[in-house]
Amino acid sequence: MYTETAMLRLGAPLRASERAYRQLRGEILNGLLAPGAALLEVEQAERIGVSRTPLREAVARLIADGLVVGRRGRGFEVTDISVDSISELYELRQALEVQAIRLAATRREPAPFQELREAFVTAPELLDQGDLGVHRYYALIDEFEDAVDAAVENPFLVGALRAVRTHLARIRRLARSNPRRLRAAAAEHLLIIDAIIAGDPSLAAHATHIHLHQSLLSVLAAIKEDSER
Amino acid sequence: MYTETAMLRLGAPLRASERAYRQLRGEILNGLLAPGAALLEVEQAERIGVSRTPLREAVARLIADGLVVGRRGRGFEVTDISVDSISELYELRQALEVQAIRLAATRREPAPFQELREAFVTAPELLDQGDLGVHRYYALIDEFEDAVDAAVENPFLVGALRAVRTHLARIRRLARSNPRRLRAAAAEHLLIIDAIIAGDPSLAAHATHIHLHQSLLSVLAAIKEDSER
DNA sequence: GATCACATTTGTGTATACAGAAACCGCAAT
DNA sequence: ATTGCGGTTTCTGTATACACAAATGTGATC
Repeated sequence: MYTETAMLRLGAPLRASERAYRQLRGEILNGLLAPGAALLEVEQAERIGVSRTPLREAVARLIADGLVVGRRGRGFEVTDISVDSISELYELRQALEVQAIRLAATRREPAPFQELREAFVTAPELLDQGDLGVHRYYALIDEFEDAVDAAVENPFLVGALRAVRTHLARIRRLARSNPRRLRAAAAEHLLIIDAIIAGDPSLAAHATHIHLHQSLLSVLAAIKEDSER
Repeated sequence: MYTETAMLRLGAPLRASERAYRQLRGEILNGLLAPGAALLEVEQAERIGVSRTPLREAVARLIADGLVVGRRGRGFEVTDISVDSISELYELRQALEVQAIRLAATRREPAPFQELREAFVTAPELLDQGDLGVHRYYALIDEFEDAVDAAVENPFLVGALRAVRTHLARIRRLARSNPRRLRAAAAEHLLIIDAIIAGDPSLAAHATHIHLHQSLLSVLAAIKEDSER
């Protein structure tokens, strides 16, 4: 049935279960599969074009990620995002990021953060360049997170952070940040990066604390605004 | 993260995948399946008495738990525990527990912690009563953790903590604590409990920080001692 | 005796068949 | 109109068969 030429390590040797996982995960993260959406094994297997076995494996991973919950007897459904759950997620996020930043400030190689610093200085200009600029800005944040992860050198901590970021991606979708907030966030990031470069864990931790506090306020405000409209 | 409670009525026969998961997990945690042990699907499926499909589901969950890693091409193996990984785990643990304790001190209902306090006061006596006493002591710690989890009321945070505790169980096995350390730990717990009762998040957090610091030192010392013998 | 080609074995990834349980529907009885 | 009951349908959980890849063994050839 599967006459794909050899398992090319780089190309498209994705297993069916992997394809199913990525597709479902992507659809959940970008909101195509809305919270509460009920999904059935056969239905989804058919839609994605894999059989039930790999689909079940994919769903098991999504459940482990906390993106999906099994329903008694009747398939599974996409977890929903309540305002309470956002605050709860941020309580976890704060603990993890503060610790990560603290360790990064202790262990970092300054060079990559110097580069990031220069990029973040130009971030406000970036944010004047419309959608493309905003996209570039988010890419910058990703780079920053990668640099922190690399500096932390702790698979447990980085793994936990990655799980949190998965949920954050969904939250960002339903609470689009406004440009003013993004500009403020860029300044906050700059402060954090400076603290990391300076090798000052305590300053970096506190700057992160504040950044996340503001971030949560902004998200909650955006959601409240949306729901009142 | 499975919600098996909803799925399984009391006494109902466990699903094969659930049986396989619990058995393998138990065997890994108590060291029966040693770190590095190579496991093959067919072999394990036969041994446990389930077919390959549920076994694969069980293994997928173990991989998500971080207890098992897939090997390139050839089966899977139990993750090993290096000294480095213990320190790394404690870096994550510290972030989570400090946050949890902080929140618990803020949100707690004092009553259950008052009860725990009384129990912990008698802990030193317990530790003079041999193996049974030690066992009772560990049960007390579990109660404390449950009380904290309940007070925290944050599924994300509690979930992350549970994952950490899974790995701690393995570490405890290979670094048996001595009675002196346990007595000191009991005193540290008492301090934490008092801070929670007093509703003093900062004091509780710092007491936790110190407790975990001592705990890590003790674990590392015990391992060093073992490896030198 | 060494090396290469090829067959055999072993093991994973996937599809599918089958059984049992839960939800659904219609009908009857109150 | 509502509730209780049985048959039907649908869906999951499990076993198993098959395909393909990797590792291993074996024999022929030099």
